[in-house]
Amino acid sequence: MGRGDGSGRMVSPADADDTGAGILHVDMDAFYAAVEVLDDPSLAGKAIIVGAPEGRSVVSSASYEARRYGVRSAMPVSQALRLCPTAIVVRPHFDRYVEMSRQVMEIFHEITPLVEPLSIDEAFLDVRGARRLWGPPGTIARMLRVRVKERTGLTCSIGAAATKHVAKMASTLSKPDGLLIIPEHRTMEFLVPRSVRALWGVGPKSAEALESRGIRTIGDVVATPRPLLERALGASMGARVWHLARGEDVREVEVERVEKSIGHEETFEDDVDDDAVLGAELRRLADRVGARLRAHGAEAATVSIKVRFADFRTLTRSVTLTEPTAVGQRIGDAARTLFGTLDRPMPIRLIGVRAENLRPAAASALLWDDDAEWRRVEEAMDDASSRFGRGVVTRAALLGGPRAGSSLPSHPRPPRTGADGG
DNA sequence: TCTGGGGTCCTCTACCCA
DNA sequence: TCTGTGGGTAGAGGACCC
Repeated sequence: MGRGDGSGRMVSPADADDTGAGILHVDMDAFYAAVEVLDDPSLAGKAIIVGAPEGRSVVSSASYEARRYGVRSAMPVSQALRLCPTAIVVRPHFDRYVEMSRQVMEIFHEITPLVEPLSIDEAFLDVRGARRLWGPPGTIARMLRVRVKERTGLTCSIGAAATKHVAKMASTLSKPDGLLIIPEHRTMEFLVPRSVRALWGVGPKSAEALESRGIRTIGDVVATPRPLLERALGASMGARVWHLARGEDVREVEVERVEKSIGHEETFEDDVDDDAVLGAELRRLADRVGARLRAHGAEAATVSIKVRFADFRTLTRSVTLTEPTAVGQRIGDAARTLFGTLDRPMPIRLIGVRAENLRPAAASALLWDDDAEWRRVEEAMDDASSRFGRGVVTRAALLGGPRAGSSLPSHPRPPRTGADGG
């Protein structure tokens, strides 16, 4: 999602040279805010902030009217309202954004199957093979913008270039509602005067590391020996920046993307120190992670937790499980065990659970799709075991025998920890 | 003044093992 | 048995992106 306010906007004329500019980056303009305006036309032309109006919420998206006051994504809503007191704060409707995103992606797929969604509101399209059907890249980009507007009522900005990196830079500069085409032979002319901050992967820290060495523009990067860049940014990042600054980006548009981790985290409205509350929250987050793993047909070999203290100090802890799992109960057990190892000098403002090292799930894991039921069985087992002794009662017996077409998880659960025992 | 939530990728360190 | 070394892996944390 673009964070600019549209100042310094650059667009191409209708007859722009599009030679070699077969990679398109399409980015919806102020996507969440635009969808809100679509659903409530009385908001049109007004300063809108999408985010929760209370608590510790930040701005998810802002209309260009709000951006003119300095409101940006990721800014605390309270701060945004100080900058723009007349702004209307709208609670986000994520289901609606997902639905609109699906419609937009469908339009992209009408043009080419080579679509790489980058996030809910942007994608790369490789249209190099679509020339005979639809025409050159510039024609396709203009057609796409018209189709998106006609079919969804939303505007988008498009960058067209020879590489993904340059296409993305171009779409950012063309915002809002613009098209900027960088023909391949003018790539360096486009790159050289821009700030190092425009390079993908160069954030505030890396920019500071470069600027402290007098490297301010991409042209400066080009003039800098590679070993010096690698010393400033690390070998991997230095090499990447060295290539990107030269317009070299070998990454293809990738249609298939495999998720590497799935997690949930939550910031408390007020900092929490209560073990029962924190334990219950870990359970709840783990259940959500487990449900999403199963929905993806995946299980996780590693569970990690994230804790942010009241002073914003953040730490993570992770553990590799003896057996991969998609069961929320097991993820929760691991999370609580990790949490139990922490020193807690002060109350906690955020807690999170993440499943990592994902792999396709064993069939048995997918069949066990109800954590609440698992918990009921576990509680019944605990109860029965306390009365009759461990090993007397089996899960299958409590379930009334194996369910048709289902099986219980075969691997042992990790030892329990925590105040309420799960 | 206040700093979300969902991710990816990289670096550094510790540890195990040959 | 002790020491050094180098590869592989796990874990922690930071930077970055939308």
